[in-house]
Amino acid sequence: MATQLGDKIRELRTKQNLLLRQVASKLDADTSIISKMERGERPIKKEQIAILADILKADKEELHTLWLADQVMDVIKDEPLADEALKSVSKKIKKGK
Amino acid sequence: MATQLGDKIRELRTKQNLLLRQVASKLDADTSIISKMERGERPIKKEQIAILADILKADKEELHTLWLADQVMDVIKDEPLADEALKSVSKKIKKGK
DNA sequence: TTATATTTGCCAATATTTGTCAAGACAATA
DNA sequence: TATTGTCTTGACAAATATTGGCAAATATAA
Repeated sequence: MATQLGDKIRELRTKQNLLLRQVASKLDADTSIISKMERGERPIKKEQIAILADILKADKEELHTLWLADQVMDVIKDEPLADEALKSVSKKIKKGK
Repeated sequence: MATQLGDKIRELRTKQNLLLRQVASKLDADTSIISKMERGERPIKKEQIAILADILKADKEELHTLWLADQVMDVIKDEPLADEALKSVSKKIKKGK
């Protein structure tokens, strides 16, 4: 249920002593939404990543990579054939497209 | 838009001279749906993979792997950071979970 | 306790997905 | 040409899923 990006966001936020409310206002969302995002209960929108990186002074690419990894995880979790599928995808994207 | 599984299904079906209608009846779906599945225009349900493997005398695991790879592809296509994200996911699933 | 911060459950609005159907395209055959 | 069979396309409403936000519940701290 937990996500890599959610965990990272929470870590960054608490280390900087920011309240949910402060992040929420910049993201134009209810605190409950942010709370759920951090705990992986609600998805984080792709467009919100850059804003979060700004607020939390984090690297956009790093957060975006975590977000992507979460998306992939969501698809392959509990899939016995995940490994094989991932290999095939990696091969495929390496050759142009 | 095209999918690996869709392409494979069509290849198997045509090589065995089966009509969309015949596959459709076994899958309990309209022919138009099967047509779209084969061309990647409609998603193929996970539970339909085993049935398709039966009809087309194909290996269930092989089809399922193609299906999974399609799901992953859908997530990472057009993502510059795909490679990095995939690596991180592979690492993560290799260690237990 | 009181005050503040976070979490949880629920709802209705919105968005997405779904199956179904009819019409269209296309090729082969008469 | 007209007919037949197969496949494709687009549109539609019904079913499903997702969404944001509220307010109550729960934690945390002083």
